[in-house]
Amino acid sequence: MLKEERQNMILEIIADRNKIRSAELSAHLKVSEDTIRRDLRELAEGGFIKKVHGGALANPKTPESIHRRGSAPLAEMQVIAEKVLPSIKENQVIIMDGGVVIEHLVSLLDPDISLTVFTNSILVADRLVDFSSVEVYILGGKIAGRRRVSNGIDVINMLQEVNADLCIFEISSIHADIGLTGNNRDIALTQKAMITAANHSIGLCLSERIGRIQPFRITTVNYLSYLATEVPKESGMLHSLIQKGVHFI
Amino acid sequence: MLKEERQNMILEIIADRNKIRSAELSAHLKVSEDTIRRDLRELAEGGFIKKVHGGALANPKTPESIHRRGSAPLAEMQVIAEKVLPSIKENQVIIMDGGVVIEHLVSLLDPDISLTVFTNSILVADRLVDFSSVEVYILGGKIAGRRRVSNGIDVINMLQEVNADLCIFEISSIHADIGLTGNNRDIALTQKAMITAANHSIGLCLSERIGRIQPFRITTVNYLSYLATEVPKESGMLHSLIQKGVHFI
DNA sequence: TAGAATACCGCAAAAACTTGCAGGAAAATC
DNA sequence: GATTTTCCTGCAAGTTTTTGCGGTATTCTA
Repeated sequence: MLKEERQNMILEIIADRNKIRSAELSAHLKVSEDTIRRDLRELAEGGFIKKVHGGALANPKTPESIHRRGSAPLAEMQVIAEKVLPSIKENQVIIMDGGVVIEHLVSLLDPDISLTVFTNSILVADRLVDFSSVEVYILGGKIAGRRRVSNGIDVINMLQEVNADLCIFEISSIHADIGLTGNNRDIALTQKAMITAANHSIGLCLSERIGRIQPFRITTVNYLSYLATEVPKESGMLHSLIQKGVHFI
Repeated sequence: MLKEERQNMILEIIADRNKIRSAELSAHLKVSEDTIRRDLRELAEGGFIKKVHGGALANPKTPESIHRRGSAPLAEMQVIAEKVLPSIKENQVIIMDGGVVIEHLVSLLDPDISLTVFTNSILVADRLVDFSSVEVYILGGKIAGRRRVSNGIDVINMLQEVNADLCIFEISSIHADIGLTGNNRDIALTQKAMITAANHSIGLCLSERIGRIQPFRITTVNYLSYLATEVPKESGMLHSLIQKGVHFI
């Protein structure tokens, strides 16, 4: 296993669990603790995690530091959220995934808007409850990790009975030929069910995730009504997606 | 447990309750009082808390504006939560309702306890996710008002497939002859389903709610395994309940 | 003011960390 | 394709951190 690969795995584990001990990583990744410590030190020097005696913690400042990027991703998320905002119209029934961009999107909503929202995110639900004209349904199921979203069969069951106008979700990886993919089977199946239960779907996607392929398939790109990303439509990296007929907001 | 992790927990507890004694922290976090004192000293040096003889206080100059939960738990709630705490045992499957007392109960749990919890409360779920050995399932459904619990048919459906050891819930009203009642039909039906889905049930009940009758029946008192209230068992107001065979913690 | 609770200090053991080094793998260069 | 250079990894020795405990000092409370 390559060093970079290993360090990315460490980052993902920490992003999911918020903390990790060096000994656990050593056992899990099958390298010596010395190597783990060196990795942690490098990652900490890059500002991606906080190294502590015995292991490491997630960085308090950059919550979504799964992907190694120097610049703060906040600006990009802001751009995406603002692009999607006009698509949310009065009296719609909307399925919402969790994630930082969607949480931000919720905070931009008109406080008096009237909606029905199904969400698997505790944080999104928690925020939406305070909107007086929004009916909030939480999708039941097992809550996985730090993202605080429910996944799996219970969510899928509950979605069987839903016919929504719109599904808004965050894309983990998208590739013009392979389609949407994720690195967790339950989450992938859940997202698929969410997309299926709505007439239209908008995928929110940081540009760094475009072109990436992960193990678990969700759907092909033609099931996506619109894709929202922070780079302009004319950008070269979107070319292959446009050829496949993907629409952009 | 990592040192920084422990210190973060201390900070959370202090943010929640405004004060804490070293002995309590020592018992709760399973480290010696010396270690707690060292932690408190470090946190105080960093300006995060104020260390005092016997424990620590929240920092006076940082008015905790971020935390929604301002109100310290009332003394009665504290008493009830402490009474119920020993009933929660390792590896149980527990159904938990929402409510202030139950939220407080969760904060008293051993951070390393291993449990499976089904809850309809967003706030309870949110807190439990941080316990590394607790599997959390959120019961899906429509979220009602500011209590942030889901109710209704979806919750009941999901509970059909659950066989729990214990159900912990907050009693709205209890009367020796009429039984448990509530003032909302959906909530009443939901609580009934929760009690039914567990082998044993513990009702948490502020004494002011004893003897009260509300419109919607939940069950009779004999479906209740134990009742926890802040008044001592010998108190006269519990007499009629004891006659009906209700057990007290 | 006495007794109890709490805090501090120093010590020792265990765990974790750092550093230098050497063998081997990967990349670059010729 | 061969050789050089750089990088990566595990090991061992020495250092630092963390923690609990016993003993003593300080503070609180009745």
